[in-house]
Amino acid sequence: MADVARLAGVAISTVSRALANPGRVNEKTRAKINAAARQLGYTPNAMARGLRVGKSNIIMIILPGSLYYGASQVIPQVLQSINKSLIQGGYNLMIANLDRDEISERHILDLAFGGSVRGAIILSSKLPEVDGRSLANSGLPIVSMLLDMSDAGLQSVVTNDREAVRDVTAELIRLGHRRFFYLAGPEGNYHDVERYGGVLEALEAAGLSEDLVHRSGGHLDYQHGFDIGVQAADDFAELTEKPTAVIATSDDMAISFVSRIQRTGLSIPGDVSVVSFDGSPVCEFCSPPLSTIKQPVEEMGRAAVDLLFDAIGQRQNTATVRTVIRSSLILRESIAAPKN
Amino acid sequence: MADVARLAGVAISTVSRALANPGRVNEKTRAKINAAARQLGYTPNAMARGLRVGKSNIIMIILPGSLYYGASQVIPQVLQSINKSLIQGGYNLMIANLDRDEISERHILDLAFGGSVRGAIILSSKLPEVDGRSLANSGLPIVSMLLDMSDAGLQSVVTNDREAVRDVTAELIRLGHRRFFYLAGPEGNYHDVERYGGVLEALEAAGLSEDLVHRSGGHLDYQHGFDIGVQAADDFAELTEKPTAVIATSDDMAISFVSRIQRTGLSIPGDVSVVSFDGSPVCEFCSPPLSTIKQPVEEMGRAAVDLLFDAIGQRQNTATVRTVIRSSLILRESIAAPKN
DNA sequence: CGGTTTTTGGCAAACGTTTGCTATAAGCTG
DNA sequence: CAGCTTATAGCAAACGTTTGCCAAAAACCG
Repeated sequence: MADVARLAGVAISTVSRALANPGRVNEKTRAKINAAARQLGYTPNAMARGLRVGKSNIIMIILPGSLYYGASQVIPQVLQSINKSLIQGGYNLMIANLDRDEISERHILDLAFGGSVRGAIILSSKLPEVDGRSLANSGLPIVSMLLDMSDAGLQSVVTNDREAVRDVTAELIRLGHRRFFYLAGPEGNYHDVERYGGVLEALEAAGLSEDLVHRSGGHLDYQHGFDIGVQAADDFAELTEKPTAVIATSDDMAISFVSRIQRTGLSIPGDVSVVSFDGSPVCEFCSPPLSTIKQPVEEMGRAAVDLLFDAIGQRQNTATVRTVIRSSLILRESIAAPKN
Repeated sequence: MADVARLAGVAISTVSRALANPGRVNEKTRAKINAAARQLGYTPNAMARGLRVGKSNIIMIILPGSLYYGASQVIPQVLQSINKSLIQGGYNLMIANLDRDEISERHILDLAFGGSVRGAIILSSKLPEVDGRSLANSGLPIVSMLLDMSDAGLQSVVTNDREAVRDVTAELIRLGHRRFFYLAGPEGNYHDVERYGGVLEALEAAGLSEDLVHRSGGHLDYQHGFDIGVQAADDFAELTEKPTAVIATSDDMAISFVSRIQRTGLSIPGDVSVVSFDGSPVCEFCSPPLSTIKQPVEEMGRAAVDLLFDAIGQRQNTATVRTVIRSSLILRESIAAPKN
């Protein structure tokens, strides 16, 4: 920096001001300084700046260690959209994986308390906490995405899962379906609660009994979505009175489920209608093309980043704690009226 | 840190030594120091350390901005495996997206030259370079993954694309196929060159003419893999003499291609055999299940990190510049002998 | 041209570590 | 207990910025 100052013929403090907060220096000298910096190939040292200012410009995203269940399909898009928004605000994105072991928790806490990161976006249902240090009271702005953690006081960006599932279930009922097969992810998980709740609400609204829906899957939370679908197909095969409509909580499990039951001679949507969750692009090219509830992940990513920026900007944590972004049903050929 | 020292009854320098390089301090006092640190909820400031030591503990992964083509399916696995390996070595993973605009290039260069990162893993074919600053001469250890950039002097971790495609093409020839349809990604891309080269090699080895293979796709590099497959299906429909075997350079395009040509009444593998590249889990559940050449991405990720660690450890850049990890063909029902 | 505002220069402290140095203390050996 | 090795204390410099302060210079105004 001293070199740049010398070459530009200005003081070192002026260089700093020109590069960091562009307001406080004359436009003409700023141009001169930039030219000098470019000529010398100078780039300010981020760590020195961070140390002095007391803030980093890194945001960490906390991914569940086993992102297999469902989420895997949408992760790249989430990452892309979040990173894009962050960069526009001058921030960088760091990845942190939260496994079920203490090591990864400790690692995340080190990041948080060591001043490495300025905020976090969390896609996991559990806040790391060990040895009295907890992410919750790290003082870091945190926003949760996909999962509603407003109970824990976290700004949350979610879709209207319950409502979406309720609507699609209602539509299936309207078409004449009366026996349902619900393909669950990890049991008790926010998504499971909401989505299954949506199914039940629709049944109730139609004056139907909860017994009409058979739950399958959801025993393990580290399972690959495809595996869940395969197991569920076995489960389905055992049923004497076959359900005519399947509601799956992720595209992955729907895809493998469909593949397996087609092999047993059943046809979609002739014998069974299927709808799932996520909106993976691949659904369009399945046979038959799968109906799916599309999660607007790009939009959610942007919203999460905006909330984070708000939280960083002001010391007060804002009141609104839950942002709902509407998902949309993509209707394809996998849904029809039941046979008779 | 001073507080910790006071509580533990030792000097501040001893605390530093105990926490940073554990060798130089007595085990007993180290335990005392750790206890004090835990009690006080103390975590060393990473930026201060980084500044003093002159090195960061962050590795950046440079992803192509449009990771749509093909790669999208494997990115989460790549990220997971790389991050896991990095953390074991005490490093963190930062994401950088390399788009075709100057902004993103500049951004990456700022990261590199600003001392923010200690090394890079690059999954893009182009090294950012602007204003005389180039990633190549940033002094940073860099390893390329998926793409062979050993020409540019970069350690590269790749699969044996050419060989794998050659083998599977030879197998198709053996089955009796004589007309081929090659579904290309971005033209001139390393993968395209290698894979197409593999096709040609197999033809030549069998004494067949290059004219037997029809190329499709590969005009744009920002296309979603699925779109390429859709377009290629239109392309395919126009051909008077239909090829009997399709070799696709990513699973995505194979999936959408298959979906579309099945709709025109053709059957797989009856009328057309299909094989593709990537090894996405979803292939198993397509109808028919797709044969695919599986890229061992976890293994590649580990290898890339190991190479990076080697490069960080020593000042000399090691001689070997290309690491090949063998891919494996997963044979499924989408391949059969041609009809007559 | 005197007075006022804006911009810059120069200085120095601060951010929280690490690390080389010397000196002291502690522990061990015979 | 002398002589040796090992561990720690205490000090201070350094890493590369930012930023508050005040003075100096420049620009602007009427």
